[in-house]
Amino acid sequence: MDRLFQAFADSTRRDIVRRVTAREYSVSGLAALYAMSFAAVQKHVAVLERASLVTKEKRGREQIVRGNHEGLEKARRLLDEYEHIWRQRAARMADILAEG
Amino acid sequence: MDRLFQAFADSTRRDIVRRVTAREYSVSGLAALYAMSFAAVQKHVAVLERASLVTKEKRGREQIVRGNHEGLEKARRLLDEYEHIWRQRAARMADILAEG
DNA sequence: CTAACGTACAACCAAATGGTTGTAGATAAG
DNA sequence: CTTATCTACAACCATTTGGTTGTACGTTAG
Repeated sequence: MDRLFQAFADSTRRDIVRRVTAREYSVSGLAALYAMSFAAVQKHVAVLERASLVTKEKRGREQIVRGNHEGLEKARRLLDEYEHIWRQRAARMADILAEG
Repeated sequence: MDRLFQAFADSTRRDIVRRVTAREYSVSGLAALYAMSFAAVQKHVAVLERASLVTKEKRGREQIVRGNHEGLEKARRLLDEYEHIWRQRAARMADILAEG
């Protein structure tokens, strides 16, 4: 979870996730989009890969990056859980108000 | 957004969010729950506050911490957006398969 | 074959992070 | 009043993070 949310905590990485979710990119294809070195983008992709938000697949001399639904789902489930706790509390509050 | 996801990227902070979403705690009440100094917990709460995941309210000499739905909602909306992009891509893929 | 391209990885650097201890100020309790 | 409690904040430290440059290696193009 730490790695997962850490991965989202950077605007460049969120942008990469957004792009590779819509269609595939090579690492250099991604690197061309940002005002930073290839190596920096490479590191961002590695962070996303470790967080299961992205997968890499070698194709010839290129490395193809694609969105990975797994990480996204995991994050959503956690937020849903918190949302659930929130609604339970809201319901309890409503009960208390109804009693009083 | 950086601050928001950064705030989630620590298990202690996620636990604090979980707890204060269910009911209110003082800062020292929270500090008692973890094997770290009061100051450390205080910092975690500050991080959560800056991320709009928590609010603090002074009550006597205590500072009461409560969950703040705002940040949670914001994070959910972003993940929902990504989910939407994912489904669009899935739909496009299905179309292509249908054509071919 | 040779040159260019795409990638991997190491070394380095400044800044941020997560923790500590210590000091000081308000407020509550005895 | 005095003491204990709760909080704030500064200073410090080790580690991680986000970036850089440089080097090396496999793959494709000419």
